[in-house]
Amino acid sequence: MVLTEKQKELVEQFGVLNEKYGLPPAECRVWGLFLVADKVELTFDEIMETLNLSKGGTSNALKRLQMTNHIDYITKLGDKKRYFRCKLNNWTQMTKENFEKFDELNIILKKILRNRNSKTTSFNNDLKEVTEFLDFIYNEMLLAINKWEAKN
Amino acid sequence: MVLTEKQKELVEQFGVLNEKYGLPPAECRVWGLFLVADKVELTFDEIMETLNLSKGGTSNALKRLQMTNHIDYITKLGDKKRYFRCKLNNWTQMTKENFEKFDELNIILKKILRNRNSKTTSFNNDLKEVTEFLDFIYNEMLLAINKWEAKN
DNA sequence: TTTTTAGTTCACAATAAAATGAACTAGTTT
DNA sequence: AAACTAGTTCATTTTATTGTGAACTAAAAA
Repeated sequence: MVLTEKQKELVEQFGVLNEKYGLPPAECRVWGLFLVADKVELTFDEIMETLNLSKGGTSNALKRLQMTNHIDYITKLGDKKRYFRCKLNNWTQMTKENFEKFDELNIILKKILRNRNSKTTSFNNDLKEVTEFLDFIYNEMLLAINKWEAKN
Repeated sequence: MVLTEKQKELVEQFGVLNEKYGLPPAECRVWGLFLVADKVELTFDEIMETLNLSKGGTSNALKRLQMTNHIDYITKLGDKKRYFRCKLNNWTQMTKENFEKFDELNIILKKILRNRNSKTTSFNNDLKEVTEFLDFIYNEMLLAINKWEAKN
C-alpha cells in the first residue's frame, strides 16, 4: 500500500499528538494508518511494509490497539490472514473512560483534603472548591454523554 | 519537615497518577508535597530534603511547576530564600486548557476526514459521527465551565 | 511429512527521559 | 574583598521505554 504525501503527513500529525498522551510512536502510526488508509481492512504485512516497521513492532502495536479496543480483526474462510479494522463505534465509551480517569484525580484530592492539617484553613477551603469544581464538571460530562446517546 | 506515613502514601498515589499523564516522577512528588504538607509555604531546601531529591532535580521540578502555573513563590524582606506555594485558583483555567488539548485531536480527525477516499462510505460516516460527538462534548464542556464560573 | 504462511515472543540494541552532583552565578553578610 | 547562601546549569550516569530481528508456534498447503 502506498500513501500519498498528505496521508503520510496526517499519520505523523496524528502520531505526534498521541505520543504526547504517552502512546509509543509505532502504535500511534498504526492507529493513524487505519484512519487515513483508502481501505478499511488492513493485513499485518500491509501495515508492516507501509510503515516500515519490524515484525515484532507491528505485532506489539496491533496487540496494544486491540487491548485498548481501538481495532479488531476479522478472518475469512480458507484464508489464514487476519484483516484488521479500526473501530469507531466506541468513542463515547472511550470518552467516558477518559472522564473516569479525570475523576480518579479528584478522588485522590478528596483523600488529601480529608487528611490535611486543619490549621491551613484558607488552603483547605481552596482545595475543597477545586474538588467541588471537578465534581461538577465530571457530572456535567456524564450528563452530556447521556444527552448525546439519547439523541443518537 | 517530616511527613506522616499517610502523607507519604498520598504523595506517592498522587505521583503515580500524574506520572500516567506524562509528568516526571520528581515533579509529581513536589506537586504532591505541596498538597499534603502541613504548611503552605515551602523552601527549596525543605522540599529537597523531605523528598530526598538532588539540587538539580529540585530546581528543575520547581521550574516546571512554575511554568505550568501550578506553583509560584513569594519573597520576604531581608531574606534571600524563596517561599514556594501551590496555586489552587487556576483549576478552571487548567481544565479549560485540558479540553483545548482534547479538541486538538478532533481538529486532526476532521482534517483526516476531509482527505479520506470517498469510497469507504460507511467508515467515513462513522468518523464524521465521531467528530460530531467530540464537537458536542467540547461545547458542553465550555458551557459547563461557564456555568460554574457564573455560579462562583 | 515437509514446506509455507501468519503471526508471537523474547533477548538484545538503540533511543530517550530523568536524576545526580559538581561547577557556576549572583546576591548577602562579615 | 572574602566567605557564605540560594539556587541554576549542564555534562554525565542511571533508568526506562521502544524497536529489532531471529527463533519459535501453530495452522494450512503441497
